Amino acid sequence: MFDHCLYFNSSALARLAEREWGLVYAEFGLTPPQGFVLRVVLATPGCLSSQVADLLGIARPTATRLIDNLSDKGLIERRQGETDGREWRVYATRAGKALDRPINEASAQIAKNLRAKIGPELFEAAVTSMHGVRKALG
Amino acid sequence: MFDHCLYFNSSALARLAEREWGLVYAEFGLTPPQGFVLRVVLATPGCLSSQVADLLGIARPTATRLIDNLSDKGLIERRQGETDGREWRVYATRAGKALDRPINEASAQIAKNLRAKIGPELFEAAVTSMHGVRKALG
DNA sequence: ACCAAATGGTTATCTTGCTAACTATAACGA
DNA sequence: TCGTTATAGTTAGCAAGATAACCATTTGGT
Repeated sequence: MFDHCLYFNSSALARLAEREWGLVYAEFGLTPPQGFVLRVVLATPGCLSSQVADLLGIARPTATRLIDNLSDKGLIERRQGETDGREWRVYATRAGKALDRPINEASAQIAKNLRAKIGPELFEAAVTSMHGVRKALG
Repeated sequence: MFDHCLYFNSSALARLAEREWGLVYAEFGLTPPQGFVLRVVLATPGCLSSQVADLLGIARPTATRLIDNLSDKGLIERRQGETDGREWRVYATRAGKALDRPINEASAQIAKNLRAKIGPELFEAAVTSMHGVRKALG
């Protein structure tokens, strides 16, 4: 009924994708959004919460809460900026760093499996076109 | 950083799309999910809440709540099935039916505008590939 | 006829997303 | 210098998504 609707298709696909990632990230005790924030922090130590929000395309308060969650789990920590006291830089803890390899390898494995299940051409077409639409809208 | 990730791209695109539809549906006092449930009920009078959930790709409890919302607004109503008392069929009220034309025309207009903004080829490629991926995963 | 399984739906609870409004710090202009 | 503006971040409150567990009704086998 809404087969040609951009909103419907993107929302429904996002829910399916979240389920796939969720099954795997649950092994790390993380939800997909938490896992992606951790991966950003691991890849860019000292990043600001606003940078996390921008990179993931979420609102700043949402990033605040996800960073809170990961802090509570002891995976990351905030440190106040030395030159600018408004900034709170985020770093992975030892426990957080221990997840770097496993979570990134698990993520690559999900992508590989889905690519095989969906078919390489369709997978590429979907990712490329969604990226393009985001750029056109953003 | 996650440019080739299916989860990231579909989630981020879904948030952008929800914002676009939300701006327009707000004129009807509805959120996009509420609007889409109303459109399903208008198109298929007497449908069951489980059918709404299936059609929209959401969980049944989510459909229950959206139908509650629309009932509270006086746009739809439940009637217990006559032959099977477990079923609660959903119908649009007079007020709900009054929104049929306007909300469907507004929806077509959003699609038209986005199609122009994004470019017809990219728009089609995105919708078609997302639909294909959903079928492959579902 | 009756009890167990199946079916349709709801309730409870949690996470994530948003916007609006707020605090704290820094930068700037008269 | 001092008050205004700008920036980084958080808090509060709501909507929507999920799962797990629960009612209510029907079906069906013995």
